[in-house]
Formats: sequence, structure tokens, C-alpha cells
Amino acid sequence: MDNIDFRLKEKSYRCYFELTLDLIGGKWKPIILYYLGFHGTLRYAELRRCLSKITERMLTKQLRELEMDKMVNRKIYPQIPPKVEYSLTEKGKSLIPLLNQLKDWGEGYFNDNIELFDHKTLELEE
Amino acid sequence: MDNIDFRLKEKSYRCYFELTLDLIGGKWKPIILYYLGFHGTLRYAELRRCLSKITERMLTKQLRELEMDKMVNRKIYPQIPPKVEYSLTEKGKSLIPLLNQLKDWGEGYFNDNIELFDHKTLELEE
DNA sequence: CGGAATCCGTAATGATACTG
DNA sequence: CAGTATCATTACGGATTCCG
Repeated sequence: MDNIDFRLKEKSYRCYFELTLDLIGGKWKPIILYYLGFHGTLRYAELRRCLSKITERMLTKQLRELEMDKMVNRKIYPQIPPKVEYSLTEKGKSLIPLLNQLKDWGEGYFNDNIELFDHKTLELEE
Repeated sequence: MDNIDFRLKEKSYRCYFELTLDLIGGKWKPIILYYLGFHGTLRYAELRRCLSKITERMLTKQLRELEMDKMVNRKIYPQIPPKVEYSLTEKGKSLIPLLNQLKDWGEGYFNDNIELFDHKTLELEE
């Protein structure tokens, strides 16, 4: 049982960048936000397929935190079998341009150092 | 003894964003890069003070990886007591505008939700 | 289908010495 | 000062079971 209260209350940061990292940093949150931004709306199992290496436990945990922080919406369809859709909130969407810039930066890094990478480094699907 | 070879060789990513995360993601690299960008050049102990909660082991490990990935320069002064200065490479510097945008985003999040934060959340030093 | 709960093993990280 | 080495702790992954 995590705190229902605001997650970040009583935390302390030395600069706004540290706050940003607490909100959207870590191993999984950036890529979850990126794929949600890229696809718009995804069901739980679709999201899981996007992040092929994540475990269900971690995906659920990260989604709950992102939900608490008002970064993602969780829409439950009360039916059997259940259906749950995840999407970005407005706050979450405001992050998309920055995430895309980071993706472009990675592409630039790749092109600038292409001789160092294996030719199978990228299996792009976009 | 880590591999002297290129760290990212033989890895595989589904999109450039995943490559970006492998280069500069994780718990410590973003904030290390941010503070190096903010201050320009920092000695090992100065950097450690910036990231008050990092252990020496983690700081060293992250710096070595960033160095391998050509994100950070490590300049050793052969003297006693030793002196080592860290700074961003050109590739690293190209990231600064994006990191600053992320900082601004965090500031926006804070201002939009200021009633949810404790008044002691930020102890800004900038 | 979308989880939650559990048990267990391993990998990542932390705390605390200690050193050239 | 700038790290290493060692050991302890925690986080995380994997598999399984269960449920509305």
C-alpha cells in the first residue's frame, strides 16, 4: 500500500532538474512515456509488448506512479474480460517534444559513431 | 575490468530513444551530465558534493561509462595529491539544451502543482 | 484480460574500510 | 585527493498462482 497522498510531498530537491528526474526518471518511466506518446493510447498488454523486457510487476508499479503523478490516464472498461487503456495526460503530452528531441539526439549519436556500432544494433519498427 | 571496446557494440535497440536511454539514462547519468553542463568543469570531489547522495563507487562507475561513451572528458594532473577534472565533450555539450528544457519542464510542473508540494521541497542553489 | 500476491535467486547498489 | 576492495543490503527478474 503506497501513500495515496501526493508522492513527492516532503521530498526535497536541489534544483528543478532533480524534480524532473524524480517524476520521469528511472529505468522504465522514460520509455513508457515515449511509447505512450508515440502510439497515443495503449492497452496494458500492448504496452507490455512495446517494452519487451519489462516484467508485469515493474510495468504495473511504474504505471501506478505515473498515474499518481498525473502523467498518465488509466481508463478502465468495466467488462469481462477486463480492458484497461493507458494514455498521456496533458502534462504527459507536454513532454513529448522533449522526448522526441532526445530520440533525435540518439540518432545523431548513432550516425556520428556509426562505424562503432554493430550493423544489427537497430531493429527499427517505426 | 570492463570491456575496453565500445560499450554499446552488439547491443540492440528497437528505436533511437532506447539508444539514448542506454547512453545517458539511469539513476545517475542525467544528473551528472546536468551538473557538469552547469558548472563546466568539476573535480571528482566537487562532483561528489553536487550529487550528495551518490556513493563513490557509483560515481566512479558512471563516470567511467560516460567516458567510454565519449560523453565526458577525464583530465588527470600527475601530481600528489592527485587531481582529476571532469568536463563534457562536444557530444556531451550538445545535450545541455535538452537537459535545460527538462529542468524547465520540472519547474513548470512545480508551478502548476505548487499547492501539492511542501514548502520545503526546493532548496535551490542556483 | 489485467492485474495482485508470493517465493526465490541474482544483479545492482550502498556502506564502510582502505590505499597510492 | 581520487579512487578500490570488500561485504551487506536492496532492487529486480522469473515463475507461479489466483482472481473478478
